[in-house]
Amino acid sequence: MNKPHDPASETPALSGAGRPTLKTIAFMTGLAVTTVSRALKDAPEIGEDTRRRVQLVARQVGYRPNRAGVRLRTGKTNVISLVLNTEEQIGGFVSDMIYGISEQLAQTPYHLIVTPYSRNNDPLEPVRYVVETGSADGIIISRTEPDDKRVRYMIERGFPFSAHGRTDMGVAHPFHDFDNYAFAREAVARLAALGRHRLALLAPPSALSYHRHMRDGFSDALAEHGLQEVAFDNVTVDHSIDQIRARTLQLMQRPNRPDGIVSGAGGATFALVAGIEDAGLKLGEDIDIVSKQSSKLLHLFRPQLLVVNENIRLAGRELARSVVGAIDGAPTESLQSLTRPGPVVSFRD
Amino acid sequence: MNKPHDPASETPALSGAGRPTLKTIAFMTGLAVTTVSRALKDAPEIGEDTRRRVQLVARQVGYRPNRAGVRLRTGKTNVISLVLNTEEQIGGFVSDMIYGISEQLAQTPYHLIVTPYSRNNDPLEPVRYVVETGSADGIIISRTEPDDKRVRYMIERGFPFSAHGRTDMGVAHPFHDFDNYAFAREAVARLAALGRHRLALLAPPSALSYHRHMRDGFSDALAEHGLQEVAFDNVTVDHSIDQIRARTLQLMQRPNRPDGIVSGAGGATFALVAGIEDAGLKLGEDIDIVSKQSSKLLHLFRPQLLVVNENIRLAGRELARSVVGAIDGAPTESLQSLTRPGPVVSFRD
DNA sequence: GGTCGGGACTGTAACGTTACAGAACTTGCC
DNA sequence: GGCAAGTTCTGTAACGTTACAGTCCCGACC
Repeated sequence: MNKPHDPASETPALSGAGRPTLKTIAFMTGLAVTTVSRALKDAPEIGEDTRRRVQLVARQVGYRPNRAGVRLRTGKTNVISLVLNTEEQIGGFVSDMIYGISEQLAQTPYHLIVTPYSRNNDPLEPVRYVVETGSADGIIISRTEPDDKRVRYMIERGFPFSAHGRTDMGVAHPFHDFDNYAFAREAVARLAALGRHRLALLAPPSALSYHRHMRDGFSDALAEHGLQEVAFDNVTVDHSIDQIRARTLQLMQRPNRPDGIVSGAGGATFALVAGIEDAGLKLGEDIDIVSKQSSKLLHLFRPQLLVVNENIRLAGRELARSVVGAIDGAPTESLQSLTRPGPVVSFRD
Repeated sequence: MNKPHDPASETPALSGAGRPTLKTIAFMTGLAVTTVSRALKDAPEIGEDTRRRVQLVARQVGYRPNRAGVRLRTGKTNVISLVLNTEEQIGGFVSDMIYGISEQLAQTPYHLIVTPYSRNNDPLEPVRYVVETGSADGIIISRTEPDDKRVRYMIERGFPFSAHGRTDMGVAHPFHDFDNYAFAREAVARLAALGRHRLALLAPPSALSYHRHMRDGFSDALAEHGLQEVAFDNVTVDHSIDQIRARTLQLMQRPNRPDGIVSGAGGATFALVAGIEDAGLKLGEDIDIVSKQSSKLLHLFRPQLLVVNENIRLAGRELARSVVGAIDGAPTESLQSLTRPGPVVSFRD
């Protein structure tokens, strides 16, 4: 009795109504569990007909690898973690992001898990949690900063990720970004073409990478067209409706108020317009606005608004593609993408 | 050599820099792995000081149970699956839903995974996938139907879930719902108070449970106040902006158009108003609208709109609470909740 | 006719956890 | 002094998978 071999445990493969495992298929085909495992993943040293036989049976019984088994043995989780700030946002575009990611991951074995954090917590914390506990194979982060400690942390540890937004840290890493520099330039160009002279920018928070991009595009285009900037930097697209509205009103009551505004987010534009109208000014007459939007609502809100669409669902798809590539070890350059803004869309007349 | 005991494998507990396991703690405390396991979950047959010693060491080394190990052994995944329709929606409130769920789950060991499906696929499919593969301990579904096959499927299999919306199948099950009956009643009451007589309802799709609720509230209140209904049933809140807008225009050009509308969704109200204005009518004069909203944007859109707020983040929290309760086997009655609508809010003057 | 090589499979162990059966030791009781 | 009954710990096996080391058999080669 040197082999602790319990004959009763030989055949439970077919007894329980539970879902089939490798053991089930091994029993049905008369092969060893190992052989079945290898046959299913097209390993080289398996006979051609054995492979086909195993794969046929597996399909017939609806075999699906047990994720916990694989994960325990190999460490591979087949999970992508989307790390999200759960703070209230005006025109939350997170749904579309999630739809896009899901869409892309649907063709892969990956599941999407949402890992939240709130603003008062350290943004690094959820990332550290995922990396330390190995609860995902890759991470998608957003609200990327020029010098982003999450990015640094993951690069140091060689943990696959993709960032929604670029960094300025002198290291290449996977990302997807919207070209906010080009957006701001085109927005300014449009306002210039409309004969506007004094422009303000409702920008993203200065901590985020795309603040610089948008601001640089704005400044460069101002210089190019010989226009003047009206400072509007006590407020960002992340502020509350009431704050944006109130500070816009203040701005509009100043002696040389702007006659054109570039807005970095569709949600904020609602509050922006409210503030402008509070000041008794008329959109399209006293002032023009070019705004980014990720919904389709702005032109219903005020047809005078000039709009550039940002497709967040597409961003989600790109980010998913990118992080999966990072997991597979694809070259970093192939995991970077930048979406050029579409044209400035008008719904006047 | 009857025991295949490899002495070299005795001490790797402290060698690798990998994260600590039960083995690590067992080695450090000099106890058996089993003892450590039981000490950590406050099992009865563990000495008081042993328990404290183990828990101290575990905290010191930052022990976190390996999810794959637990899952493989016990079948418990510590995962909640949110099953989502990923179709484009006008004012997508899914972000808030996810934030709410995350918020609630943050205090638990549960992770949130998003399981998508598209409208052309069977809504039962993702549910079946999760149940069959055991990839979650509980499911949250939305877009609940009066006779919902997903609900039936999960009840039959005794799989824990909670539904955003009630059913009408004669079985009790966990749910959270907004009281759309009360909403419609109060909306009509307000319009009646404003002297409106001919009302239309922009309702949810008739397949969904809350269609009936809203419609019944609408009808009952009409009767109560002696008002007349103007049919508006070739369109729902799920239709596209263009469709709602076009059909609203048609409606408004009919000889006895409505002078009051109840709208079941904030996003749809944008398109609704556009259609009304296309017809040359003026909000607050020719017609009044009471709309539900889950964002804060409607009163910026048109201050004449009368609004009832629906807190989706709260719904998320309730659903998470409910599904976790279902997993823990709490009595079904304690897992059902209904949010009463707040007051009709006006931003006129 | 033996040996070598390779093709095709099998067996064992391990990932980290927990259920279950046991073992060692103490205490109390007759 | 012996035995039953705790009390507190240990050992083994198993969940499903895969890495790795065999094993077996066949044909080729010298």
